[in-house]
Amino acid sequence: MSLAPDFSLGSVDVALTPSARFEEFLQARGKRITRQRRMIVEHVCGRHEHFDAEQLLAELRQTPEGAAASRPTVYRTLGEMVDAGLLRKMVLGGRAVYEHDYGYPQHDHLYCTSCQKLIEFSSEDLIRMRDAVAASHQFRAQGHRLIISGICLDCRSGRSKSRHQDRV
Amino acid sequence: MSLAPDFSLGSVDVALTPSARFEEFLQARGKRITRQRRMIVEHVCGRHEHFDAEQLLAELRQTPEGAAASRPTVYRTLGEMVDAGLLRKMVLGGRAVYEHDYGYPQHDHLYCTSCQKLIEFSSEDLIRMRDAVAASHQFRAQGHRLIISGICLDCRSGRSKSRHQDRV
DNA sequence: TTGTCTGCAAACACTTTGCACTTTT
DNA sequence: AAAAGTGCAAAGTGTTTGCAGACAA
Repeated sequence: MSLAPDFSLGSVDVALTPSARFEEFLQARGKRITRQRRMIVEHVCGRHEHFDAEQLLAELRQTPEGAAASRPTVYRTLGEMVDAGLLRKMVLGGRAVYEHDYGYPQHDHLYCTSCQKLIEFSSEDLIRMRDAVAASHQFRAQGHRLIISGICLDCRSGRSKSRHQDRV
Repeated sequence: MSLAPDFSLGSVDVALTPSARFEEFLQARGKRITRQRRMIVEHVCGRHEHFDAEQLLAELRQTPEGAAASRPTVYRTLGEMVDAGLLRKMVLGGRAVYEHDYGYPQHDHLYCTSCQKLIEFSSEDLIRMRDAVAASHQFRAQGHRLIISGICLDCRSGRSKSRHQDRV
């Protein structure tokens, strides 16, 4: 649960803590370091799982400080964190889901359509395949997203958390 | 531009035309073959590119028959076509985009973030990789979606259609 | 002080739903 | 005639925006 789980994993250069990097980003753009932005970054960096905006908002409201930030501010700040390279955004079942992207190695996901769980994995082969495909189409690849959907072991063994949703 | 472009390409068994398959699907579920459903399927099968609901609705309104179907009916029917296995749905930049899935080989996409163009490709390696990853996580894969985002050749050569949008 | 940020409420885009009426079967 | 489908208008989502007051620099 430490703030910086394993900074040697990533291949990107990671010299600053996420918070520091965010402040640097804000300053570079003439933006200000406000109480709200600080709280949001702190809170997000305290957890390392995937989350969505409403979830984050709800969690912030449970902190001792009470209503730490309004809904618009949460959305605005999440967007800034994505721009700053701290978070990665993906769209699943209609809403945006965020995950850490700073100091974390590139990876993709297995998505359980029954319980919405995301399981991470990474594959060298995939990267190679991606670059080969892009090259053959004279396409400049900037990134990719692979989601393998299906049913996880837990859900197959009965203990499903229910709640249905359509395929990605 | 024939109705059935190449039915020998797919690996799935394809004995019926899309329309016939849809009617079969409807009957099997006690649903009815209405003028609207017929028009929508016909129209969709006449084109072979990707499209979204609003686009389809607009096109239907330009047909000689005029307003062929209402917005709710278009949405409802698209859902049925997905259930029937005729269409495949994906979410790009906030809205649902559909593509043909009946008699078409499995494939993935290169997505140009500059002009929103989708380029199709398919890779045997990817399928193998997918199954290997799923197996190693005791996950039952039902499908996958890979989108490689970047900039296409046209956009790099200047003739961009502009209109920005965030990464998938 | 100056200009950015916040929070509120309202607006948004896309999609779905309740319901009375129309159609297929 | 019975059951399912349609269209309208209205309600939902999740997310964004205009703006007056609050606050960092």
